[in-house]
This record gives sequence, C-alpha cells and structure tokens, in this order.
Amino acid sequence: MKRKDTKLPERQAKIYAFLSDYINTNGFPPTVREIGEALNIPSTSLVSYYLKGLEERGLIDRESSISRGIRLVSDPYQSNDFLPGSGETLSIPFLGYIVASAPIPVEALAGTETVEINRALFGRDVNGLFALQVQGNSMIDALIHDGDTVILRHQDRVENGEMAAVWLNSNAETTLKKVYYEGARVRLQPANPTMEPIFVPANDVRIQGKVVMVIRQLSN
Amino acid sequence: MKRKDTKLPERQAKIYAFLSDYINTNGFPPTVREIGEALNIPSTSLVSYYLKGLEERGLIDRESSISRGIRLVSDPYQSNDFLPGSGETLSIPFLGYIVASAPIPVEALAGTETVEINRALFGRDVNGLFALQVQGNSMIDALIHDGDTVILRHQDRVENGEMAAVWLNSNAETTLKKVYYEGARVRLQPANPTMEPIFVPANDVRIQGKVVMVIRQLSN
DNA sequence: CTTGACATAGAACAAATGTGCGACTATAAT
DNA sequence: ATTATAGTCGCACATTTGTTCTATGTCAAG
Repeated sequence: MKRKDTKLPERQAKIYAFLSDYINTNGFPPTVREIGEALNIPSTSLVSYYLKGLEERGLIDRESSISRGIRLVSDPYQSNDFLPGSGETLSIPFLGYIVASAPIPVEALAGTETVEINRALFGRDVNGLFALQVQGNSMIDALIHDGDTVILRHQDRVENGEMAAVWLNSNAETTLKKVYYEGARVRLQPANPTMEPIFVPANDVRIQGKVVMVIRQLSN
Repeated sequence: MKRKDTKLPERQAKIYAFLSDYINTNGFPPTVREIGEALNIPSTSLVSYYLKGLEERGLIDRESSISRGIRLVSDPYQSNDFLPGSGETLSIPFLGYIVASAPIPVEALAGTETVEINRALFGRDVNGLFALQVQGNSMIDALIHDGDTVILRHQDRVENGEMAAVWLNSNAETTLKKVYYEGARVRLQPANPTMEPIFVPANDVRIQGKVVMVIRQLSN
C-alpha cells in the first residue's frame, strides 16, 4: 500500500540519489541551490517543485523554512520496516580500537557501546565475545584492513592456524595474525600469503583473543 | 597531536551530546542559535566559541559559513563518557544466496530472514540494504570468500572503483567485482590485485547493488 | 595589584537560503 | 483551436543563520 503506482520521474530520482549521496558525504543535507547546481537545475523554484514532489511521495521529509531541513524517510522500497523483534540478536561489547601500540583493554569501557549482530551468524559458543575496530596499518593484511571491525572471543590459547589478537611483550604491541606453535617459538603468519611470517619466542606472546569474525565496511 | 590531555569542559560535552541527539532526531544539525536555546546559552558568539573548542579537539567538523554545517567526527578516541550509545539495530532482509548462475532475486522472500546489525556500523543512509550469502567459488576473491555474508545497497549505478554485484547478460551470471566505466565498455576488476580484470560491453552489465559490507566468519 | 587566559554578552552585519509569484513552454486531452 | 497540466525560469524578498567586534566579568598566577 505504500508503493506509489506511477514511476518516480527521472529528475526526482536523481535528486533523491543526490540527497542520499550528499548526506552521506557531508553529514548534513544540501541546500536547494546546491541541489540545483549539482543537477543542472538553474532555478531554485524548480528544485523546490521537485522536492515537493518527493515529499508528497513520502520519500523525504522537510522542515519548512529551515535551511537544509531535508531528511530522507527511511525506506522507499518494500521490506525494511526494521522490526527490532527477532530476539535472536547478540549484543557484543565494543571495547574500542585495537592499535598496535597498546594492549587490548580487558575491561569494557564505561559507556559500553555494543555491536548487535544476530546469533545466526555465529556458531554455538557465544561466550566471551567482544568487538574491536582496527585502527592504523600495522596489522593490515589482505584480510584485515584499517577500519574493519573484528569480533574476537576472549581466550588465551588458540589452535594452530587460527587468527588471533596477539600481544608481543618485547615489541610492546598488538597485532592480528595467524598463530602456529612451533616448539619453543611461535610463528605469526599474516593472512596475506605474500607477506612474510615473523617468529617470536613462545613466552613473548600473549594471546588476547581469537578472531571469529571480520566485518568490513566498504563504503558508506 | 591526537589526544587531548585536558578533560572535556562541561559545556562542550553538553553541546556535543546535544548535537548528537539533535542530529539523531532531526536528520540534520542544529543552528548555532538552536544550540544556544537548548542549553541556555544566550549569546550566539558564545556557542560559536565552544564550537570552535570542539572543533579544535577534533570532535566535530565544520563547514565555515554554511548553515548547519556541523558534523560529528567519528571519534578515534574513546570519549564514550558523554556519547549516548546510538544502539539502534537494523534488520536487513536476507535474500538468500548469491550464486553465479542466477540473478539476484529482487524481492525479499516471504518469510524473510533478516540479519541484524547495529546502525552505528553504517553510514547515515540505511535505505535499500539487503544481505546475501556468497556461495560457490566463481566470485571468490581476496576480499570475498565462499560463505561470506555481503550486505549490499540496492542501486543500479555505482561510482568507479566501487564493488558491486553485477549481472552479465551474455554470460547469464552474477559476479562481485569492482566496477570501472571505460567508455563503451566496463572493466570488472577483482578485488584481488593479482587477478586479471575482465572487460565487457557497457550494455551487457546490470548493476544489482553496491557492496557496502562484507562479513566473514572465520571459525565456529 | 596587574596581567592574561578563559568565559560571557549583545548587537550589528553579511551571507546563506527557503519561498512566492508571474510568466512561459510543451504536451496531451477536449 | 482551446484548455488543462506538468515542467521551467528568474527574481525579488524575507528569514534564517554564521561571523565578527566591542566590552565586560572571573580568577589564578606573578
């Protein structure tokens, strides 16, 4: 019943796309004139006219007379009613950022943000999970990039070949690597096969947690 | 010059909180005067003064001289003390599997499973998102593996270099590649730099959606 | 006491912006 | 041809809104 029967006019569609893009880029909506400039619409009143159209279709919301008072209405297309229902969601505490120069904080921060992900994406064991955002390039890899969110399970031992957050005592830094125990030493193998492994004494490493999921945001 | 040593002054903290709240509620930032009214700061210049402080601390970004040109910086430091957890969860419809041999289903399935992820991980624009699980090896890549869950935004055009789900008419298959428009043809570049791109006529491709997130489960 | 950051007012000003209105064009329907 | 309708322009106007400048108050350090 939501769906408008008539198809969205070319120009309205373009404006909507521009709005979405602009807001994403700038964090605030554009002015009528900016819209016009971007889409080669020479008259502010024309833009106004289209905006009114978009508003009538329920695609955007506007605050009259206030500058940049445009807001995208969540979801023009079907489905997304974003029901919070399902109850199958895990709240994983977000501990902050993982940087090479500091060990992972053991305690959750006071405010405790969380990352919500639904349980179906995990295996059975959902204990001891926590999330960190990767910052900086020191542990970058084909698999792990700057800005990625990694979800780890807190444990101090991992199986050979599993990826873990590792604290190196001597270097005083944290890194994300695949871990292989080789007698008295440990081989830390980047996930990227073209990168060289590093070897450290077994007593120099402290496993901080096993990486169970990597979430990469590609764009906004 | 990252971390500010001195603690955030009461008033700046309040303003920051107000900004966050206002933007959340209205979809666009407040004016200097609105901030003043909300926090009982009678002078616009005072608000300006504090805003400058927040900007110097890197907590906000401003576009000079443009109305409501304030944007919260996704802050690299902790600062959770005064950040209200946005804690909103998105339910993204899970459309099923993306396989090479079939186009992506346009409509959500009836029963419609969803993937719950909290909003904070996304940009502001959360419209038209849907999730798919990658199956099979045909679009495997350094970035995309079998079993990964990808989240896409439904759109039929992408910027150069963005990764998208692409339907190839002539091959009758779907693939995930970075898209580059090169005149009459399109270059589909695997994210893995060691893999060769493929070239197809522009009218042979149909963008199905832009990849905005990749979720990889590493272990059980 | 003096000095100098820091905090605070208030008002004036210049831009940035949304809106309204009249007029004009191109279709498509009557 | 006439009329209705959606699309289009320009432009004037009234607000909305960021910035700046002057003046004053506070308070700790010198």
